[in-house]
Amino acid sequence: MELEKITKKASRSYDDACGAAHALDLIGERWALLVMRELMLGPRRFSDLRAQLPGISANVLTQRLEGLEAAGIVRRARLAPPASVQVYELTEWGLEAEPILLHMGMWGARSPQHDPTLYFSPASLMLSLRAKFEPARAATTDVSLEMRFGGESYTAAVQAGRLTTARGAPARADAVVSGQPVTLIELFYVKTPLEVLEGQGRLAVEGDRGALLRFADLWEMPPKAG
Amino acid sequence: MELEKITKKASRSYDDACGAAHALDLIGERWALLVMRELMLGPRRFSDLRAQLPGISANVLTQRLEGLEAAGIVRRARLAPPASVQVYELTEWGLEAEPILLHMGMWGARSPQHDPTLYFSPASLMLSLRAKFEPARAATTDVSLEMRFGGESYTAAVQAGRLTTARGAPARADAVVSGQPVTLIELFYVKTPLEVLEGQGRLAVEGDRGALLRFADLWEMPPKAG
DNA sequence: CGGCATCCGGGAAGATACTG
DNA sequence: CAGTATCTTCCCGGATGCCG
Repeated sequence: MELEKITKKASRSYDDACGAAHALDLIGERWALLVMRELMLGPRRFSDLRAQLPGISANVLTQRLEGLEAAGIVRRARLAPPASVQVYELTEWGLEAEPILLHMGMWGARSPQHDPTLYFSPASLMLSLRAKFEPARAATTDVSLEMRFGGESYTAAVQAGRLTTARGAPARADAVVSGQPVTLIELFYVKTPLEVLEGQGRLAVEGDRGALLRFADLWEMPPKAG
Repeated sequence: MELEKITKKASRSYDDACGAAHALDLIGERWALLVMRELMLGPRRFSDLRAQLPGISANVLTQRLEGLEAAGIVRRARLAPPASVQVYELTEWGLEAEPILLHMGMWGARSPQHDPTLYFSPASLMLSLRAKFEPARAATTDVSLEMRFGGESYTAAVQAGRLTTARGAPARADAVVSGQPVTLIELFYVKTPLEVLEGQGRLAVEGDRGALLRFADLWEMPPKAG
């Protein structure tokens, strides 16, 4: 009776040597991959993660961060003084999980049941750009954008067939666009005309509007499955 | 009171437009991705799936198959008479989830906590070969292998820098190797000498042993993370 | 025997409240 | 702001039983 408790393995494992099964042991719990998604563009503090992940509760976020830290995927860091706050960041190996997220995103977006009008986080937008970027299509494009989402700036730039996406404003921006991430999805993928989005007050553009349109031309919606 | 039950969304969703989040709504439940793994090499019947997934219970397998079928990832089929048994197979879109599994496998196998001595299914072995195949390294190799795992044959062949992996025996095999999948992992990745594995009675080879060794030379263990 | 439906116990997830 | 404590709900895993 007592022995059963001791023998019982700590936290359900698949006990499968397959690399994918072990990955699921580490990141297969609910919310884990979405926490990693939010960390893909750089360190985040606890409450920022909570804000970007509507629906997660504080105790679950605590548990996931603990688990990811124990697995060597996430590490705690402290920003340099004077802003010496604690943040969570992906380790190098954690960052290398990005292809999993990108392939999942491309595959999941093709589901017949996928609803692209729900909440969309800035990190999701930036990762979707990375996932669907086609270098050949962008060979002759040269654009640098600043995207502002509720006070936070992001960079999306294309030069010499290469895409740069990052948190923070670019050194030089051809255009600055403000709105919600989901609205940029509409512009880039659904191909809603820019004037319509501006007319609805959902998007504001400063600078070179042509640059924004050339950037938008680089993306398109993948075909639905089935 | 009654309304709450009706309004309550069917089975917890992330309510997130991110493609990866939606993918997790569909295949993020426990065992779902491993069921798909076992279907990646072709249709399987219920009890074969159970046998290849030690630890899954019948009711959970039923639920996962129902969920995957409702999502358009799996479909039921009936084999041609006289063997008119019901099998489960991936839809075309379900098959396209393979890159997710391959990247997860490569990433998970680099975990410091990964234990490659646990159970290993034939499907996992074949998918790991697909994941880690390097065409440049195999440009001049020409090998066709039959692998026998407990009465079931699999094909692994390399020709003109291309890898073919499938369930079923090849038309022509340079060598036929019998054993457990995990033993081939030792031969291909851990680089345990063939004579040792044979001496331990864990592997039996018929035909051209040099062909098996040339094939083994095409793979190597990726470096651990951290 | 294959393919489920049903019931039960334990544990993880979700919601809310609370604290340093 | 960054979590902890508590309570409830739901899912997972195991056992049993039904039925073609």
